[in-house]
Amino acid sequence: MHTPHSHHPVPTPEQLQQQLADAGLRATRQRLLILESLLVLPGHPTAEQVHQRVTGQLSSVSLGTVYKTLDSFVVAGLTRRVASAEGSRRRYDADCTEHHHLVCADTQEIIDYCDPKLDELIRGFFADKGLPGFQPHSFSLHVTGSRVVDLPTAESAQQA
Amino acid sequence: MHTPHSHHPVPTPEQLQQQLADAGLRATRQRLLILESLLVLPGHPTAEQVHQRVTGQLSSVSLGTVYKTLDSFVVAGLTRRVASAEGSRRRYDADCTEHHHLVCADTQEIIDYCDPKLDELIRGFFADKGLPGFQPHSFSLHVTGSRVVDLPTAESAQQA
DNA sequence: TGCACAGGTAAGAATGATTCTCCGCAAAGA
DNA sequence: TCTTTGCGGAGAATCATTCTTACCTGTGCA
Repeated sequence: MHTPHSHHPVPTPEQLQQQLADAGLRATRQRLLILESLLVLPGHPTAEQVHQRVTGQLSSVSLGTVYKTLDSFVVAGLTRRVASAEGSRRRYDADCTEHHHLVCADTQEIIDYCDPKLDELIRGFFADKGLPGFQPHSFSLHVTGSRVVDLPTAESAQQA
Repeated sequence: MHTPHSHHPVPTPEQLQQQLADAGLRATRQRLLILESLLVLPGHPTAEQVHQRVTGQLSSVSLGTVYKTLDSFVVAGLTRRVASAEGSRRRYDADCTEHHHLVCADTQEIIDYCDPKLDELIRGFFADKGLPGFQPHSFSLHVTGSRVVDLPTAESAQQA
């Protein structure tokens, strides 16, 4: 099944160190915390949100450091910026593999969605079709909608 | 053919008036100019770019008015905000029909792309699949890539 | 151990984008 | 016409992000 990722599978310190090492970045306390927060926070956090969580564990970390660090993650390919239409805060995604986004119109949350079948479908479509004067590199589908909280249906209500 | 829209088909003043009227907005000189600029400018302009063009025709229009007006267009459903990852300026799209975007990684230009076949493909995919706990309303595909300027091939070069 | 060096960090100033406030004016309705 | 309402302009205010500066830490090396 390839339903929305549930981030959360809390990463071990070793995994974090490894990721930073692979990206060629020194593993400072601040960076480990920032990377961890990025992986753990739901809905693609803003710098502000990352900062909030990080200061909970090491209160001295400055917002400027969070910004600079997130940027360095982006250039190192560890992280990417997420395209969003509403709100003028930048959002970050720790997952750099190709994937798609479910954007909740109500809460502004952005949920990762990943399905190789869908990738294949889209890739195939453009491979067939070709675009005049444009060479596609990557695809990202934004699905706007609303969360449904498993409302009780008429039937399930009857069962009670 | 459903290749990228080429905006530009310059709208008549009557069409503009009509659009504003349909949206329930007063048709002031400023609004007409702003709407026209939005329709005419390529690549999904920022408020700043709209302002630049508008002041070319009516120099007194203030940037604040452009912002306010664009927002009112958005709430009226005349216009929408475009999701973009890079740069921290907000961009607007006068086209509210469902469509997709080609994002040029080099120039940051955002080109509209429209193809009912693609819509159908995506819609069909999710209709089959269904998303747990999420009700999709609309889909927008972001194709990141680079413009190809019809480079001369080995052959076409030989012809010269 | 002692010494430069590279890179990181915190703090706050600076910048840039967007929103807000306030006031005069023009348009729509009575 | 008189009134009410909304619109637009100017500039202040706010918010997000970047830059500057100075300090600090860990590292390599004599």
